[in-house]
Amino acid sequence: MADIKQVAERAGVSIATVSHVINHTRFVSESTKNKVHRAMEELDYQPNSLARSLRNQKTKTIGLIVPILPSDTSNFFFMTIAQGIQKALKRHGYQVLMSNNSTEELEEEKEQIRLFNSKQIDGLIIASIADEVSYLKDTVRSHYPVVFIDRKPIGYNGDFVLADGFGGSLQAVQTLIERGHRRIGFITGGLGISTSNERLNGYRQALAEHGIAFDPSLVKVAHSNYESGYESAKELLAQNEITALFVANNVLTMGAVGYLQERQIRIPEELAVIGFDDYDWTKITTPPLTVIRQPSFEIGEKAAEVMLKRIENPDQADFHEYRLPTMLVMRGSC
Amino acid sequence: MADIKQVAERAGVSIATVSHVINHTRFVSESTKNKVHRAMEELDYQPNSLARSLRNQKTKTIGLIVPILPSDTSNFFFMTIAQGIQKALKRHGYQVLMSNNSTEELEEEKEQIRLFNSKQIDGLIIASIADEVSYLKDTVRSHYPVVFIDRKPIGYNGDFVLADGFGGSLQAVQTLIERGHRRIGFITGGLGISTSNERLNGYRQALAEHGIAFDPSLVKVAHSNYESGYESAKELLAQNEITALFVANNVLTMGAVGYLQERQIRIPEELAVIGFDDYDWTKITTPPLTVIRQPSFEIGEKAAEVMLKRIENPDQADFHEYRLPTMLVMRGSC
DNA sequence: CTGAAAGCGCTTACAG
DNA sequence: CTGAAAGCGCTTACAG
Repeated sequence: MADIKQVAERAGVSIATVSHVINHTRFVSESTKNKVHRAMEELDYQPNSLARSLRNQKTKTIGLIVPILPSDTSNFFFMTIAQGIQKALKRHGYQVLMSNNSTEELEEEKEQIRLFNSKQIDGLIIASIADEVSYLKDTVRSHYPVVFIDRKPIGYNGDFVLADGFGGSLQAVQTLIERGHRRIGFITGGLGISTSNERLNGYRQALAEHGIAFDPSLVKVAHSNYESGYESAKELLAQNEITALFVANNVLTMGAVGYLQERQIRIPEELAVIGFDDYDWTKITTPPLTVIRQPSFEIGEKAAEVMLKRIENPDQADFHEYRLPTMLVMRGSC
Repeated sequence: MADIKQVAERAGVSIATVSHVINHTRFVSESTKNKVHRAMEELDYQPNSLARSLRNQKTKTIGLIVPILPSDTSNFFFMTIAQGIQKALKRHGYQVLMSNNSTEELEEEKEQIRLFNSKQIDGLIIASIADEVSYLKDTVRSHYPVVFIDRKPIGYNGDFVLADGFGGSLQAVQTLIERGHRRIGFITGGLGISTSNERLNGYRQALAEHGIAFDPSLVKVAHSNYESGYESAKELLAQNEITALFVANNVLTMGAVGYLQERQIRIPEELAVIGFDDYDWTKITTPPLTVIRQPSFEIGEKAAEVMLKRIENPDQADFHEYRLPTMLVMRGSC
């Protein structure tokens, strides 16, 4: 691999000059500029970014930690966010170093951050699995900004970019109520994590607005996997006379729909259904599924944008919470 | 951020000694070892991997280029491969730098490789969009090994890790024939790329084995997107009396199923269907879909393994092609 | 208009 | 058993 020294030699100039023409960082005469460019071409020179980063003390790299589980369904959401982040950062010459915390274990999350630290990232975007992240004080030590996405943990100062899960849930349940439903089943992921809590609150709020009493037996809290969604739907239908079902999580939606289709329950005649997250497959169920769409790509873009601002302006302490609106996508299931 | 110098000072030893205790690279007495460990703890020292890589001339980083399109369906396959790669490399202390060529444009692929070069990757795993990759001679210049996955381009020496698309396709069509079908529609992605070619060959081979004449009008070559799958199914059904359909690509499968469910065509009574790739959503269509499963995770693991071997043993020139078997997953659609 | 040299944080041959 | 010093490939203050 050619290095800057070889380029300098071939061009008959100093390495300082080569560096300056690469970075446009001081005036260089046209003629020497040309010589340098020619030399770079001929040697197919690529600057070594390790050396550059070491010297500059910045890597133009943002670490991204998301929990992408083995289940392919759950991948969509964070993958789409990741694409949004990548696209926005690329425009500014930043790279993303993505790490997948597939175990959902806190220790691995910490380990991953340490690894990022040793790689000298300029910032961290994280969907933390922890609801309490004061441990970041030790690992991050404010060396770089942190932007939290999707979930809202406490205990560390950073920005948040989140979907309006409350509003989405509210709208879904309002819609069902307006269609005449009174006994509405609700399946959600584990409480304690902010997204689930907010969605449950939206459900309760919609009921309250319409004077419908909250019935805890209509709520199933499930683990975020297919089987759990399947079982929850099963139990809900066995134990209660519900006419509608709102599933506030994508993997659980798939499991619940799996059960309904197996039992050949007619949707929406026997049971109206609204799911969560607008994925391609929701178009090909029978009937196509009405869902609450989360702005996942937009969350990624926004997170990147917020991060970039923080990097430009490191010592501002006014952290923000950005809420991106969800959307009801009407299809045939309600 | 604490550096090695500060650790050395605090421990009252030279930086050479600190380095050696970190890397276990020469004998250090227990007592000084302890002093060093204590100092590292107290300073929460993390070695700077930029500096280390610069010095060592290796980064323990493998570049990965895959085409993950905006469509979420197509993501599964390469995401799963990526997870396989990541898992296998992690065990050996390697990181993966993933880059998503979402435009499917060759120029972007080249650009991405250049970027990887400047980051000094130790190896490249790539699902190239090009069928002819002699341009890699210029960009890679044999500085590091290249492993090709999924597709099989020509023009550059490297290993290949591929699914047995021919065998999978053969088995699917054989299965349909054995169930009595004679007029079997076939939808595939653009020919020219190796995977599509192989799958078409499998289709033809199965027909030939059973003495069924190949009818080109039963074959639709489509772009790899939902709409194209939808349209292909539509045309195929309008123009021909087919009793079975084999869709040799996951996104196209979704589009085709979308059309069939919209038209309320009864599966398998009116039309037997076999799709491609075993995703979660294939379980919840009506009826659940019979598919050819590709060993995507295993492709990733294998690619990583092959890469690691190449890195250990750089100047061996016996490149291999690894074919991983597909599997027929029987469900209700045929 | 351009160069010589220090230094980013490591590893490792050389020396004792 | 351990240290002093060179060097990985860059950038940038200093100097002219």
